Amino acid sequence: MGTEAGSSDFFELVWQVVRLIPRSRVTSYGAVANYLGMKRSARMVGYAMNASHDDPTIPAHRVVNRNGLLTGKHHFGKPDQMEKLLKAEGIKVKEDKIVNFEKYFWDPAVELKL
DNA sequence: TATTTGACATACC
DNA sequence: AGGTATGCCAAAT
Repeated sequence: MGTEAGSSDFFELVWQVVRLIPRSRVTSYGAVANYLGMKRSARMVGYAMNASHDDPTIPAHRVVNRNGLLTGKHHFGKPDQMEKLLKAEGIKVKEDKIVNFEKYFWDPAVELKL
């Protein structure tokens, strides 16, 4: 096998959780980080998302910041792409922010509670 | 090996 | 209400 580092386990771990996000649901970077036991590494979750381009099966549009704000929309092909995807799932977005965020919020630490 | 970066979060002004 | 500052921690350079 090549010496390629492949994807660090950390990224894959984040991706796995994000992949488990049900449709019409959203979560926050901190929630995922918290579930992984790295509550202080919320930034790393976003970082992992940036690398998610290697895996299109990751619904990165379902991951937003704690305010339900589409902070990462600029990282999609088009800034409107993220909003579009969320709206396609029945999630309303107002001013780049998810409406009723708490209602759509999906916390892995609760839903996947071990 | 050291420095910079960053799709966050929290605190402060 | 909105901008600035700091902490956090791993990846990228």
